[in-house]
Amino acid sequence: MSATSPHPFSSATGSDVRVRFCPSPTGTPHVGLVRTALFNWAYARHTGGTMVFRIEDTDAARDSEESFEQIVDALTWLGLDWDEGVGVGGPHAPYRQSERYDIYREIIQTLQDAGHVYESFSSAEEIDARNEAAGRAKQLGYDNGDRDLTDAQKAAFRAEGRQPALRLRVPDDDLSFDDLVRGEITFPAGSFTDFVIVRPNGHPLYTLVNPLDDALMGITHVLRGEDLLSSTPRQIALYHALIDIGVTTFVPRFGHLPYVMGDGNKKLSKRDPESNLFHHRDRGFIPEGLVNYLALLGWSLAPDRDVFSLDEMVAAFDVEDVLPNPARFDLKKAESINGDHIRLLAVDDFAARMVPYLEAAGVVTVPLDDGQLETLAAVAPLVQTRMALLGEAPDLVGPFFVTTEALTYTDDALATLPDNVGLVLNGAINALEEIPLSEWAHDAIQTALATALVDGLGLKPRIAYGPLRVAVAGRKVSPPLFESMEILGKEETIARLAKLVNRR
RNA sequence: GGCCCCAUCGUUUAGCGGCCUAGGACGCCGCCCUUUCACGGCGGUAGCACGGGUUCGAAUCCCGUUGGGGUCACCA
Repeated sequence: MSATSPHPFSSATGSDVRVRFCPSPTGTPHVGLVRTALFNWAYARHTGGTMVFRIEDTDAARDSEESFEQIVDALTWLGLDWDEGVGVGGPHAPYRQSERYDIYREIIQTLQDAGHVYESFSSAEEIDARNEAAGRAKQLGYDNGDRDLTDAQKAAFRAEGRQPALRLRVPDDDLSFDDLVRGEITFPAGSFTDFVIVRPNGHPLYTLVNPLDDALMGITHVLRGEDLLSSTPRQIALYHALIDIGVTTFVPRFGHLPYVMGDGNKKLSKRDPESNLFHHRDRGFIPEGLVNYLALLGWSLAPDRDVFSLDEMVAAFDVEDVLPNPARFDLKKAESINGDHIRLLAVDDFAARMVPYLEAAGVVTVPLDDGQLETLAAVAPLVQTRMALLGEAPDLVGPFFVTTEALTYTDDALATLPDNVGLVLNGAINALEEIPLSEWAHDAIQTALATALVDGLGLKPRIAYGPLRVAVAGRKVSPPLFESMEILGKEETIARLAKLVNRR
């Protein structure tokens, strides 16, 4: 092996592009993780290449099946599919690393035989001690001290009962690569040292299996988080060794995506609820809206458009257009984008999407009965422009699903009632009684009420209709009043007005 | 601390040497529409971190400074 030989980077384009999404199933899906999946997916779809979905479950202590299922749930919900990988199979199966140990074992042996990997007996404590003795900062880490152990030295360590970890011998040269989002990046020789790829007990580590599987699976473009940037030179060194032993013939291109930040100047933490994809789903983000917002974190479709579909993103997306600087997750903007997408939905689709939220809030029965379905369909167009999140549905449409007896009033609504509320309500009741059942519709209702209250009693519309709104919905804000009355029906409407009169 | 990355309105983004007295969106503030709240429409607020170069000309290229962030595991 020659440490100075050129690294043949992938030149794949179009349908030859192969990207992968390879989470480790620890914890609940993070929006940053999802954004990485989205950009990989969009690049694959844009180029006509292949999206591979692999699971990196080599950490038995932290991985869980539940987390794996959540990741699949998240991708499915967002509409990010894959061509090869877990669940769909493919030519490089299996796609769960926990099922690939036999493959790793064989390659580790080959790497060792070729001299790319050597046995290292130093413990962390010994490395620290050596650094201290040499006057080097402890943070400098491993000093490549075990590179040239003699057979006698190794035998001596074994005699003490010690087992070696395996380290990759990295080249003593500068290492450069052309990052797809950041451009040329160079790490000086000595800034990365020989690293452990296999534990003394034979367990292969991420440092080996991640690049190795990428090589085995022919991945051409590695699009991942910026946190992995500093490990790239080591991975390229490993690729170098893999090329040497014939596992692959090229090094993939790398693109390091910027962080998704939270409040302050910190990377959005796993502990922050805003980082949890399902938290947003529970609050009523729809996939169209969330995915659109996530795409905006580091990328943009056009100078004057923020709202777009996944299809439009696919048509336009290129990793090279991704901005290198970190972006803050701005919930306000995310909700606004989501509201735009809610308004873009066909009404019946919108109505259907409210159902799970209404069910969860106990506003409707599970499943909905025919009457509820009918009410929902009637109310949907009235509330579609009034929501940024589907989670607002129960509050907004709830009054249509309760009986008059069960209707409650919010304090701020009651506070708006004027002294003459009885006069207004009774005037309204009398006017509405005059409307024949067959003519019960919002325009007739409006005419009747305007005549009686605005013209008749000389009230300002605001004063006249405020109490009626409180009577009908129990709150200050509601869908349009006359339309609400139409949907409620004459009997129910008058009963609600009467209820508020009697309350006093 | 070593190494690496980043730097346009409060936030996000357009800008890839002259189209920029810097554009859009969210937020915020007005006004209009209006039965409340929304939606929609109109208008406003606010930014090229700093210093050197290069150039006829720099937000755009180069260097430095400052400020942020990441990474230095036998986790991934």
